[in-house]
Amino acid sequence: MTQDIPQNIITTVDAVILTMQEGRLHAVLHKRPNAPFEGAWALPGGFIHSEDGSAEDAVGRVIREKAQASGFWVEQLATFSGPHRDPRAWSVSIAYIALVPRHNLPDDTENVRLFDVSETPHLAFDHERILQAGVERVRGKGAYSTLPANLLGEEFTLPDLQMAYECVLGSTLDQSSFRRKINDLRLVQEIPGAFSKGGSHRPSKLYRIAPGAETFNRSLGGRV
Amino acid sequence: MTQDIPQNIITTVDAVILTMQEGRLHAVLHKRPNAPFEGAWALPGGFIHSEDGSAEDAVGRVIREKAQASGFWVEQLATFSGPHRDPRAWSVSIAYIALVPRHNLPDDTENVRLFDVSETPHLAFDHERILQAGVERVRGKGAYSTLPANLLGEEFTLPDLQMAYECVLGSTLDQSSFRRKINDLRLVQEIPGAFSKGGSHRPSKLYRIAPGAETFNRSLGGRV
DNA sequence: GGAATAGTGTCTGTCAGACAGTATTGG
DNA sequence: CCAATACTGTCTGACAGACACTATTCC
Repeated sequence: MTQDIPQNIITTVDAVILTMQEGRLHAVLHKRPNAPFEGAWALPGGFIHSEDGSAEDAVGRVIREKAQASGFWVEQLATFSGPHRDPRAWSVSIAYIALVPRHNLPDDTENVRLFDVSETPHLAFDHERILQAGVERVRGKGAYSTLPANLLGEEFTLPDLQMAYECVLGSTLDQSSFRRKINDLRLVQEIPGAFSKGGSHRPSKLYRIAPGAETFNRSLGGRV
Repeated sequence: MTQDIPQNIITTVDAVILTMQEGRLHAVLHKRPNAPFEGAWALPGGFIHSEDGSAEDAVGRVIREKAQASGFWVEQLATFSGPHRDPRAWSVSIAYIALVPRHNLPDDTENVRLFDVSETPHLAFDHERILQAGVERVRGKGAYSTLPANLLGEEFTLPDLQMAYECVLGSTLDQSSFRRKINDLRLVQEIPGAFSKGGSHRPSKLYRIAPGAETFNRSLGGRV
């Protein structure tokens, strides 16, 4: 079958960009400067360009340019499609999740802001559905993977790591069980002699993610 | 931003169609009748049409028409994209997994055949990668969901169900643990008075999936 | 009764959660 | 010393895997 007739399908990427602020999960949203949905909040997104090497390249470009983020982790979420989700044409949006340490994002501006994921405004297109799917994926995967560590920078303390997990899972974890699990799975490496500072209390040791640690053997936390 | 320039991106769907034959996972492959890759085996797939209500609709059409399957379960796998995966143009393939009971598929023909997933031929495009991702997803999800039940028809016995799980997970399960788990989770409903027949041994009771049973609380099987 | 498969009961090691206790900092 | 947070040890209940046992069919 040769396809001579162009399909006239709009092909875009959209990003659910999540970070941790004040111990809660926040999403980066962008106020649309143009039609359609001019002035509405939306997920950062854009068209795939012919120069892009893949949709993943395209979404990386969008995250860097529209959200001004750096040092993020990205994973494909799902693809949303249909004749009516964009008023201009039959459209496909390949949606991604990105996790970014808070300090790799700029401060809020008029048109790009962080929103607590449980207090988001109405969004353009079907972006509310995409955001919801993204948060669900992150919460689900947080229980059995190192995903929440991507909310932290290179070096972190175990209390930091626990907070990232609690933030993603939306529940508190027992400190002792958490540490036992992290230790058993050889998830992190101690940075010898490095300690956190500030605060009138015992300082905590600094760690980094162990090379090759990606998935847990068993669940961590949350009674599911 | 208004997009007047057509993107010239080919947008297709492809299906990893899996079934259980002789206790092993098999995939439906299709011999391509036309260029590109004429004569090569490939995943059943096709272009999205403007009449389709979504990519999921499109893949349903493809599965029914190219694989002649009915009564299948389908879930989105991932989207593959890039300038070179299809020699004709920058292309996007939205890939799906389908699970079909063997009796809802026709017998092998010259151009549509079942292949044991561990003995597949070389495939067109990047379809080997897609198939591999599909099998990995199914194996991973089989451990904590009712996914393997989709390899069976409406009514099945517990030995049938256990075989479906073993087939998906690629390992044997302890009968007692398996039944305890299935029972604890209220995963299935007994069909009162219905028994399997044939075979000179004790007949087994027939069950169907309980309404609303989709996900396990804990892992089932495999030491992971 | 025997072969074959369906289905049940019980023991045991492992592990997550709870919680109490110890350690180390600044003030 | 106290406050605050970091970190550790131990008990206990729940549960998966192992495996032996019973049940029911056809021959």
